[in-house]
Amino acid sequence: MKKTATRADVARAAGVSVASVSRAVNNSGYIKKDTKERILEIAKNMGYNPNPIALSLQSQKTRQLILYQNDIITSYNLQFFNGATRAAYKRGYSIFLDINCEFDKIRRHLVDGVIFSLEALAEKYINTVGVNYYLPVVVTSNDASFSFAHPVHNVLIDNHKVVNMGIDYLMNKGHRKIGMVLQDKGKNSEIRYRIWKTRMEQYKRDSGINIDLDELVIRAEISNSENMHIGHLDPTLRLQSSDDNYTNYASFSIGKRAAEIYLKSNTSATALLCFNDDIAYGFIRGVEKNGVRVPEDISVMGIDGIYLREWLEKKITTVSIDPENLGTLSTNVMIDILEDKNPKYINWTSPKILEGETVKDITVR
Amino acid sequence: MKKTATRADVARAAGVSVASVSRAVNNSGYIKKDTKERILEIAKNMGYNPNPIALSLQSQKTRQLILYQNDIITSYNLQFFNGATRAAYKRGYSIFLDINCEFDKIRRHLVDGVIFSLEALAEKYINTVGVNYYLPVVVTSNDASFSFAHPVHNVLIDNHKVVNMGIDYLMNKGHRKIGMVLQDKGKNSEIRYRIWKTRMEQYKRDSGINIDLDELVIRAEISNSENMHIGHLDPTLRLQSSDDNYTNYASFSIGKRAAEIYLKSNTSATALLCFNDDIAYGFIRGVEKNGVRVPEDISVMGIDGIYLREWLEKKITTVSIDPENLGTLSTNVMIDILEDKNPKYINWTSPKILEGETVKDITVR
DNA sequence: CTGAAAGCGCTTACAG
DNA sequence: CTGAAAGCGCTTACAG
Repeated sequence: MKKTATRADVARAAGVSVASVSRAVNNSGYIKKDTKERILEIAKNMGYNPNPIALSLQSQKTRQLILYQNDIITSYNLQFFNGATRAAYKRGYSIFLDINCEFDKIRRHLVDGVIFSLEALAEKYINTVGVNYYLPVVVTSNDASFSFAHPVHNVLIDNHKVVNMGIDYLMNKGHRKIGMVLQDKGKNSEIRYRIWKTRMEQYKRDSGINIDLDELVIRAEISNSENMHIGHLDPTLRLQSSDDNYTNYASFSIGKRAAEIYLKSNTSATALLCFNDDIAYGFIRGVEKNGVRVPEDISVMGIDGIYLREWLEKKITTVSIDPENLGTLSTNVMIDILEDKNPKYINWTSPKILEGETVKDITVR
Repeated sequence: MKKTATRADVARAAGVSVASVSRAVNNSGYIKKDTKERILEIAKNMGYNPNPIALSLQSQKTRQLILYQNDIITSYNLQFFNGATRAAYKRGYSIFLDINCEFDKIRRHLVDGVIFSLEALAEKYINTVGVNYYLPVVVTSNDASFSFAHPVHNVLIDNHKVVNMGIDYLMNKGHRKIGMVLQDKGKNSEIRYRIWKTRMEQYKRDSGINIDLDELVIRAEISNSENMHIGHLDPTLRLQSSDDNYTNYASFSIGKRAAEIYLKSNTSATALLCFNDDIAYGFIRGVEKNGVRVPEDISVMGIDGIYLREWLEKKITTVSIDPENLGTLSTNVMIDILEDKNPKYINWTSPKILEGETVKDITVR
């Protein structure tokens, strides 16, 4: 490996001081036009390249960020990362992905800021390494209360809108017995469940119709070994680094399990809002293998808006929170912090409906 | 943001020199046990963390790598990246993904080495920025001749084995009229096509059966606008940075287009080996929407071994080149270079068959 | 065992 | 307009 020229080499070759080389290269301060051009010419011929590490040491900036996510395979995480890395790139930054979430290691990393695509990970970070390590933090959160508890910048998923928008859509299509498919445990599951419940109870009161809400909910869980690779569902689960298999899309499995439960149940639901699109697809696959047709026999709606919906067997109808956009936004907020542009602490995002082929219109005309 | 303590602050607080602090922190050189412990205690209380940038400037190492790929969405790229980032992490390195492949920017990046998951990108780099910028390069290549033309480390996909293994598998299942589905242009398409052709001509000679080979090949292409986001098929196509849509899985589209061509054709093929799994799935989707059943009416085999085959409607039978493993290997070769472990220049990999549900056994018993 | 000093490659006030 | 010098935060041969 050829040793690269330094500013001292250039200065020597040009017979000037290193300061002048700096001024020429950076086009800063006063410098005679002739000498500047001569220096640049010589620098070019020597293949001189300013050492980025030295620049960073000087500026105390690396223009590098770190993103913590438990994987890069699940749709939400992949799309979040895609948005984040593109946004960073556009503004001259780079992003690392730390899939293992070993926060301690951040002390060895050359980064200016930390991004989380999930508040549970952020919480853990803030309460451990973050206690005495001071880097700006941006977190995409499902939980508005998180932003009160922690003095970090937030990009917020408006779950109230998400769930209600989904229910509205289904109501408009004539559905009344609208159930949910949830992962059994998980804070974010509970957040969406409570919003659903509040809304459905309201509907019961307003309409005077007696509905047994419990009977509309399907809660599924997968075994621990299946769950091994999906810390994003429960970040307290340390991701096992089995060498051979990172392909376990946990949400699909949860959806399949939910399908089994559905098939054995007597639920009167005509439509099911699933916690996310991946779960919804697992569910669809599961019930269709057993002869139940979607949407003819049961309408299914997802949440997220994953890329794959364009490519899977049936395009899902979903409430899109646009994970790619969440990644983009989080990164831009981070960079705004770093560049003293004073971004807002709370940045709400809005979901929107993406129509597909999985909801049947049962309105009576 | 609280200013973090430096080694000078610690030295002052402890009443020693900065050199002693270094020795204590790094556990190097001679230092009295007592003073060492006292220094470490004080450092800890001050929340001292060695500045990683300064360490890098000193060592001229960043433990950071850059990976060039045209996207993170296509299965091959996603899995390659997944393997690469995990491998790097395990050895204490980090990887950037540069999706835009603007090679010039590498001069500003804090990286020790460069990885390519596609030789065409590497070729472009080597002939431009690489000419006078000296960083070690590792490339995963489809083309053995690439390794002779360029003095860089290679991880090689053994396409000879890949294609012949696929044909062998299909022959074993009784197929003789074995065709291919290819993207119309593309160097790697041609590589696999030629191997297929050689093999099939050999079979014609050996068996004495007269087969019209041309009639077995389907070549599909998609329009330029569709192709916009998939520079990986042709790296000379600059990736457009449209803001709203990175979801275009080009290979799916090519497969769909191939399905249209297939439906209009009179090919006598009983089995088709597709350039990759994504194309194969697009093809399957395309023909099945038109009432052709896979594998009952036509057997389909892919190449790659994508994660999604576990989750798509039908598990594909494929020749796995294990993209995740290619990412892992490339990264380990890179790190071996950096750590003077003298890895081999040519690192062959072996494909293996993954059975699925898309090939029909038509042997006569 | 410990400290003063030079060095990693750069920038930027300060003098001239 | 230009250079010598101090500084970014660290390491490490060299004296003592």
